[in-house]
Amino acid sequence: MITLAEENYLKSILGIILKTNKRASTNSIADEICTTPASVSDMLKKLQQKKLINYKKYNGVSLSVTGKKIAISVVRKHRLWETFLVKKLHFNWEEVHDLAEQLEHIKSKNLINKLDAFLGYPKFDPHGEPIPTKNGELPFSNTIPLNEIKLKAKGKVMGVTIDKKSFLQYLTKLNIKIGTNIEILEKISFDQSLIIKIDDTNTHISNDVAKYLLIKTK
Amino acid sequence: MITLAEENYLKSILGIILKTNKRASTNSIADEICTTPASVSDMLKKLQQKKLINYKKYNGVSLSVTGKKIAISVVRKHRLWETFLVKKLHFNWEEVHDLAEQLEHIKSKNLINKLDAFLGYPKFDPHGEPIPTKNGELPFSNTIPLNEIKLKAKGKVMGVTIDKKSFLQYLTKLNIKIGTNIEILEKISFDQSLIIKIDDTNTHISNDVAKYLLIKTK
DNA sequence: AAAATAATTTAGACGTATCTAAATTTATAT
DNA sequence: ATATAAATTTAGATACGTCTAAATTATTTT
Repeated sequence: MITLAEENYLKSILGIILKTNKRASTNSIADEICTTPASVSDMLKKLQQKKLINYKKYNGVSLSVTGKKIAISVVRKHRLWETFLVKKLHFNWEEVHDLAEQLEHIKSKNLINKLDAFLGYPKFDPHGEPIPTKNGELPFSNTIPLNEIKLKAKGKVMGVTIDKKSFLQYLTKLNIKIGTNIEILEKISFDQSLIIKIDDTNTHISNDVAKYLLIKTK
Repeated sequence: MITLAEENYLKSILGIILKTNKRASTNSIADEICTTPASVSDMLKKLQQKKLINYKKYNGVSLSVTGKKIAISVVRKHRLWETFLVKKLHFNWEEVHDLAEQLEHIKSKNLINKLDAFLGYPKFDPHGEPIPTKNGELPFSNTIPLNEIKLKAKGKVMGVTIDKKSFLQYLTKLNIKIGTNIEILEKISFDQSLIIKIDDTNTHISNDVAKYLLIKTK
């Protein structure tokens, strides 16, 4: 039996591995989960014992096949519930993260697939992130972060890679949402900030914001 | 902060009090929750300390105003989620109890009211039980258990008072569901079993089954 | 009303998940 | 290559929720 805490660890480890393409370190996991490195160490031992991760002391972790399967299923549940909350219950995209953090732990062979059908088998969640399939495949998105796009390029916002409330609210204020057209007018080399055109208005955004915006260039 | 276990205790205590019109005893709670009386004793101390119940040693418990409010809100969530599962995701009524046991603990000021609206403010859940209102009122149903109805009376099944899977599956087999018309043809005094007419077929059911069926007589 | 039985509580223990503080290992800098 | 800093692990503690076995209190029986 897998516990709620274990599911959260696996999900975070998957996120870190996908973001960095490296084994997840103890500290990076602690940051992600907002806990102490000591707690992470404790938990890694348990996950190792359950053969959900490959753990070498002082050398971070990777996911075992089973561990990855579980992590992806949690991500699938998270993103389908977010889709439900926005599409059917009319929540804003800023509001759904915390709720989905709870709902993703509901255990049922059946429920999530029925929810999937009810929503019409969506491919992306309200933040533009791909929804893993029933078979555990995590689709790859052909997008790149806004801060990596070359000058003068034009593109469309396809998603965001964090769903912190403050970030999403800031985007709303900037009039940026999924589908918004963006053009890079200028790159400030001093701080890597960007001057961009959003739908017809020029705006200045920091590199810290740009790196979390996924763009498909034309 | 109220925990999942505490919510389950409060819900069970409310159920026992409504069923018996008495203070809930330690053993009755242990039966309901499927745990030991010792565990119940432990928990009652905690609930007392949080002022959610009125507990006198060796004398059972009643709910405080706050405790009752919480218990009713859990019941509201349980019944709305069951309604969602049956109405929107097309689960059978036998299947939804265990899922609702999980979903009822999702914490959100907002979610359950949006779900309520999405479902069209239903008054009864799929088992015919009344859904508590947003304001914490638990509507009273003007029905009585089938085993308390007098001979030759006719009525309609309005609900069931347990949602154990085996019970609901048996009802399905008997062709009994919400809305089914029933007439009491004979009462067997030896074991209080009943011979009843269901839609046009005569059937023999035990008192143990009859007592969980809520009937509105004509 | 005393004895037997049933209900309830206490004592002591365990597993999960977390923490702080201290010890250890690895990486970095001079 | 050695000293310092950073990352990680261990040791020892706490809170929650549960358990069994033993002790206590309440209820029934005779």
